[in-house]
Amino acid sequence: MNIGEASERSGLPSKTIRYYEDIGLIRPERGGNGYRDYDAADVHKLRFLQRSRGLGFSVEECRQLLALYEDRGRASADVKEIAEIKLAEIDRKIRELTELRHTLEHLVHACHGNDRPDCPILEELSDGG
Amino acid sequence: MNIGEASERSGLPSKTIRYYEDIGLIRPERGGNGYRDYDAADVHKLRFLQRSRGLGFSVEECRQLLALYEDRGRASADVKEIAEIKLAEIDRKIRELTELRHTLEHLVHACHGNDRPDCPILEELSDGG
DNA sequence: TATCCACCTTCCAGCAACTGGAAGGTCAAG
DNA sequence: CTTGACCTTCCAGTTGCTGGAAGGTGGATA
Repeated sequence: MNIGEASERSGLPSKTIRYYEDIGLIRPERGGNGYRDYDAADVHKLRFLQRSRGLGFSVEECRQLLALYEDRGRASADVKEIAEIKLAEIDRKIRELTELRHTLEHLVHACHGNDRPDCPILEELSDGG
Repeated sequence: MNIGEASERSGLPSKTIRYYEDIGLIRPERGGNGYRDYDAADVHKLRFLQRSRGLGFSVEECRQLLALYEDRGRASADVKEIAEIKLAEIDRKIRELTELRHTLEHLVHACHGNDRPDCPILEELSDGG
């Protein structure tokens, strides 16, 4: 498929997809007309990148994560170690998001009535984690 | 406290803290010597920024989130609406991270033995959400 | 066959969010 | 009164895109 369809399916702008190729994250085939040609696996990787970038992983971290998938089946000690580090990071992010969610909900529901002029939400928020 | 201590307490580099001041996210006092002087509330905000940036919120989104906290007690319809949009985003991020975690764990534990040369983790990953 | 239009290509410039380094001021300790 | 660890501003560089120009491709239509 062309880049436009890959863009639609992955949720990434075409510009970004080309950029990811520039920096070596994906390597689509090329058709006789010079157009990039993406297959299902490419789209999977792109969706993966779209997500993990949106979750605060750097491009280099995404490269590591992608490498984990490409090394699937081989699972060397190295790969396993990286995976475990990433798992810990993901857990931390989930924990932080859950706290953030809690705080925000508290703000919306409990501090609504202007009856607590000095509600200590900021402290709650920043002391956790 | 000086910027060094604020940096240590918030987990943000001093450079980043100065940058956040440049773009108007925080406004610390200044001592007679010209040094920035941070109080506990400033550190709370910085920790908050450190977290929410790391969770994939843009600086502009962080600005909105911070505004929610500063508008606490006032809770206008606007503020509530933004809060609810952010809550939905947070929920989505939590969901995505949970899926990512599941996939990664699956990779580490189930696909370890090299006995499945074509394990479909990538598909699982990218079809979800 | 011409031409339209939506797609694709490369290249280059700009923006967002930092990050590093130079050049210099401040301050507590020895 | 100097040393060293802090702080200041300013300016340049990096990362990760993002927009736009200039031009080629390809299917539909007059």
